Amino acid sequence: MATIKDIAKKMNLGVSTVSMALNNNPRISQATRQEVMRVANEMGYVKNWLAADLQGGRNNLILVIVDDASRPYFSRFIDIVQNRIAYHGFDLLISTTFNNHLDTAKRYLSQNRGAGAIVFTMQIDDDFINKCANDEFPIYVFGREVVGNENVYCQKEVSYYLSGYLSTNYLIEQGFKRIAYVRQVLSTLGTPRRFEGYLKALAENNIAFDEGLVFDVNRDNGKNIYDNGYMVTEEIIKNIQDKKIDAVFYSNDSLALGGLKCFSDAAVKVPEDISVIGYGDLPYSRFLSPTLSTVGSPDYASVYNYGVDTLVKAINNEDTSSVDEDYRELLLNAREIVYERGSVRRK
Amino acid sequence: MATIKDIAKKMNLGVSTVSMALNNNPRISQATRQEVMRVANEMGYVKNWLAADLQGGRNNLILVIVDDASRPYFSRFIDIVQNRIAYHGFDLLISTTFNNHLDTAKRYLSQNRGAGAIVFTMQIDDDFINKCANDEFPIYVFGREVVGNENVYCQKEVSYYLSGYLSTNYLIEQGFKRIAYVRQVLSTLGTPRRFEGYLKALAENNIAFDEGLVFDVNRDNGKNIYDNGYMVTEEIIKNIQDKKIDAVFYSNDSLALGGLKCFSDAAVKVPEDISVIGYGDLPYSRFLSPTLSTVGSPDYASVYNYGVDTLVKAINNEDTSSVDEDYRELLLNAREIVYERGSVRRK
DNA sequence: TTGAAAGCGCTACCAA
DNA sequence: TTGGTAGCGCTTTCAA
Repeated sequence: MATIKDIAKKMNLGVSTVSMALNNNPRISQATRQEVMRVANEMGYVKNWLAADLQGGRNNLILVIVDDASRPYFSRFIDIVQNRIAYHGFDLLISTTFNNHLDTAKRYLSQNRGAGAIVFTMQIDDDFINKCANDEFPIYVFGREVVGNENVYCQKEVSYYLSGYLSTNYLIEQGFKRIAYVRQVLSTLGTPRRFEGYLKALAENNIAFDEGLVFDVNRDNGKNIYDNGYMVTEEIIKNIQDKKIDAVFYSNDSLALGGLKCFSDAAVKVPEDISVIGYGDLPYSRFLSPTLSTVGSPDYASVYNYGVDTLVKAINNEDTSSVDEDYRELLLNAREIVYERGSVRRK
Repeated sequence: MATIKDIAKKMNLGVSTVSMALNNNPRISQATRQEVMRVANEMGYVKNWLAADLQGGRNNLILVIVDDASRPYFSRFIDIVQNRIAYHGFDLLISTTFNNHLDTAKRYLSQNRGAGAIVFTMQIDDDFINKCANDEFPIYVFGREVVGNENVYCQKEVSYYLSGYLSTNYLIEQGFKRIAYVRQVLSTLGTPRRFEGYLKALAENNIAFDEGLVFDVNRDNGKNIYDNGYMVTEEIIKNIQDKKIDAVFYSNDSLALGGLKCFSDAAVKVPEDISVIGYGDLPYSRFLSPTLSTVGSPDYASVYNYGVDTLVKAINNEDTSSVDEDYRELLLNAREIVYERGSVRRK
């Protein structure tokens, strides 16, 4: 592979001249520059960005670690984040923690492979994140609060618990009292927070919490999320009579999709026999039959963009604290709402 | 950020000693090694992989360029590819070409940002790919055949046309003759190939091709794929009577999902009034109501893995031609089949 | 307008 | 077992 040295030698020029010419430095004459470009092109020269970045002490990669790229939830996240990162002139190195990739992701993080990182998974614990972050490698964490390292940024006062509260409250308003809760373990912290919201809504409405109405989904069984939703729903169906279940709150839309199918197969009519609500407002949720009622934010983009902006500020050693006020307003606009659709009826 | 130089100075050791100790080189005594590790840890040392890679002349990144990471089709692809790439000890740099990211992706490619690249999008044309590939930067292309550069590898004799053929033939076998074809423009080459299969099946069964049965979907309208499926289906519904349409072949499952919803809203019963088949066997397709009949491969993983393996061989300057026989067998096993589900009836 | 040389942080060779 | 030094390919400073 040709290097600038080769070009310099061939043209009887200094390497610095070639370098400058290639970088459109105005100190090099038009004629020389064009000639260098021509020869470089002819020799198939490709700049070695490793060397350039090393020299410059820069590195325009941002590491993004998500749980499972194949879930629509994360797809949306990645799409928005990629846009914003590109807007700031950085590039994206994506790593997942789902299948067997956890080690790779942790390695990346501990190797500081990038100018900074964004972490959106529960598979990597707070301690590890705190250990990896430093002045030159700030980390932004979505979905939970991590404290203890000033180079770790996160969503403060995340209103996730609201979502569980909203859905449950909504179901109660529609007249339901025996609401099953499908909880996914090892998800982002959103899940436990949503569960808190569920409890809170029950308490406020003087409905006794029944442990037997909580159904856990464990994704470590190698099945996909839809199968898991289906399987947990089989359990629910077994208990419908006994426990008088009249509504189900799935902690995400993908689980709910599997659940809808299971109900359909078992001839349990949604929403006539049982009402169903999901969480996350995935792109396909309004195309299902029945359309899936869910809770989501009308403006995920703002929250995600805000995270990227904060990280970029940290990378550039700019002040990150001043934006807290903007953040508050942002959260207000991005506050989650109930999307009323066809899978919940009025009891 | 501490460097090995700093550690060496602090410990009164040579930089090479520190480097070797950090790399577990057996030439360094156990005692020294452990002490170096301890101090490195204490100083918060993080290896600069840019420098290491530059020195070693290596680079363990593989660039993966896909159309739109948010489509399940690509999620599955990325998941499989990531697994295999990790297995070979390489890392993954993902870039998309959908939103406004095309330029970034092309820049990566022309900058040879990695030890090699995998391209799975139609947005980058053959010429560009051929121009970017070279001895030190082989490219593997999925979904189409690119010729003209020995460093560009691709799926030869891709059997995509078969899939259009299979679905159409299947519909004809079930008794349908007026089969609408929903074609997505600017997709991978699979779409045009599938269209050829559609034509072939019609011809073999002596069914005249009717241009009016082809409905194009253009994704450049900013809508998501489900909306596009919905919208094109509105067009189809307008023509059902006139053109006596009795079945629809959507060129991918996501479009079909939008379509199913549209039919449902318009009280057109699937499969009673019209049969629907998709393509790609997405994870959620068997959870829809009705379950979506589709054509897919029982073994995408093999095909994708094979591509990765070939690329890695090329990167390591190993012989890539010898595996052609394995490939043939692989294609045989991965041959696409019809998944008969609920959205097609027997006429 | 051009070029020599230093140096980014690391590894590897060869010498001690 | 340890260390000095060259050099990966590039950019940048300073001098010519």
